[in-house]
Amino acid sequence: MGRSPCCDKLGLKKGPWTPEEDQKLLAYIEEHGHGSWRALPTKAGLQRCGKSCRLRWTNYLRPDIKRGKFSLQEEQTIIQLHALLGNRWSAIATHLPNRTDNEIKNYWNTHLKKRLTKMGIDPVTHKPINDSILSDNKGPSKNTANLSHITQWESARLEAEARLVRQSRLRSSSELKSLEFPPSPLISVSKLVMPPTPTLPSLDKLKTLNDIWTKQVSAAGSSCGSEVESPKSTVNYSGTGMGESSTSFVELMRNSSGSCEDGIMKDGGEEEWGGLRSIFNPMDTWSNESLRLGYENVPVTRENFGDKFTDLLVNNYNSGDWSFSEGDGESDNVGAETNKNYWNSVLDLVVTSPSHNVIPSIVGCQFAMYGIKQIIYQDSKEYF
DNA sequence: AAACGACTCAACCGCCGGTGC
DNA sequence: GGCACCGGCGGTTGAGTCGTT
Repeated sequence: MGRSPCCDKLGLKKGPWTPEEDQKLLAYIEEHGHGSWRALPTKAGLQRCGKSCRLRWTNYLRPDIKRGKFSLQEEQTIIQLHALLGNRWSAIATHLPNRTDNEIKNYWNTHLKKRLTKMGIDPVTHKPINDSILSDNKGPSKNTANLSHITQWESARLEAEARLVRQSRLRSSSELKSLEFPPSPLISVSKLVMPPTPTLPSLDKLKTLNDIWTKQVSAAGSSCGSEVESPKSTVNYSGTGMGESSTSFVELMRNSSGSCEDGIMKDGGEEEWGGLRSIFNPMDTWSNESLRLGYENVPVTRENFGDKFTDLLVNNYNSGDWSFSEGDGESDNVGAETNKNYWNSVLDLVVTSPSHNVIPSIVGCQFAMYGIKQIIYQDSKEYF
């Protein structure tokens, strides 16, 4: 039994807004801010439901909305973010300053989706259509898995940013009376809400971590069954010197403290967490001492962490086998090439685009690592 | 000029998660 | 825990516009 729609009340107007209505709404918000949307229509003298007012304001009347044609750069950004996030328009919109999620969604549906389809790219999976068919039969390839892992990092980051942007907007909405909008959410996220920068463990430490992780997967698997299985991460780290794993580290950590909390850790758990303890500084910073990442023997610092991690991702990606058929490697060279080029473009933009100078990968890595660190720390502090 | 189909996009709808009681 | 309320999100619709014949 759901709630009745807010516009069900008799006498409430629906359909296109008139200039007079716009004026009323604008004038009211300018003077009082929007406050409660439900109460707003009555106070503003509008025969509309609050939801309709909110929509009109957020999608049309807000003074910071940019209208008109999407630039090439914006198009690319949408495509690439869609590849990472799917139809999460509000998250995508946080990275296109002054564009609304509705506008982006419309533009995707009317232009970009068709264009990708014409190019032979599946707009849902962002893979060449032929490849989608192949991988349906053969399961995810190693390369797809690598990308999927990169996607997970970016996705986690973007989610975190979107969340912070929402919170920041909520906070700022109370100051709306002056109609002074906060700076681009991206900038505010990067500059204001950035958590303390963690640094990343070296590869050998990651290897150790991964071993522990793998052990925990089997331990958790035996006692928790399918609950610890991640549908997402199937990455093989052999190219970076890491072992194999089939479960997202984050999810594992969540699950190991959540659904499996009573028991599995007792069985050898102390030892495993002892291993973790040697990797992570029990204080609020990561041990800096042996943090090295990538192929150069250059210490990773707070300042260069993002670049280093990006290097790792990109090097791994560049050195990988980009044939998308696991078998003879000959059968789909064209498709593989197309795919590689496409993903080259995706990664290039996401990792290096100047238009994303406010969301560079360093931010993503920082968010992702910060999140993981928090989870590890929260879940394990009793062991430290 | 009229008819028709394709396209666009503002607006609506239903659902969901968060919050407070 | 259950309920109501609220805001937000993504999918869908349909009136208006545009292009073609």
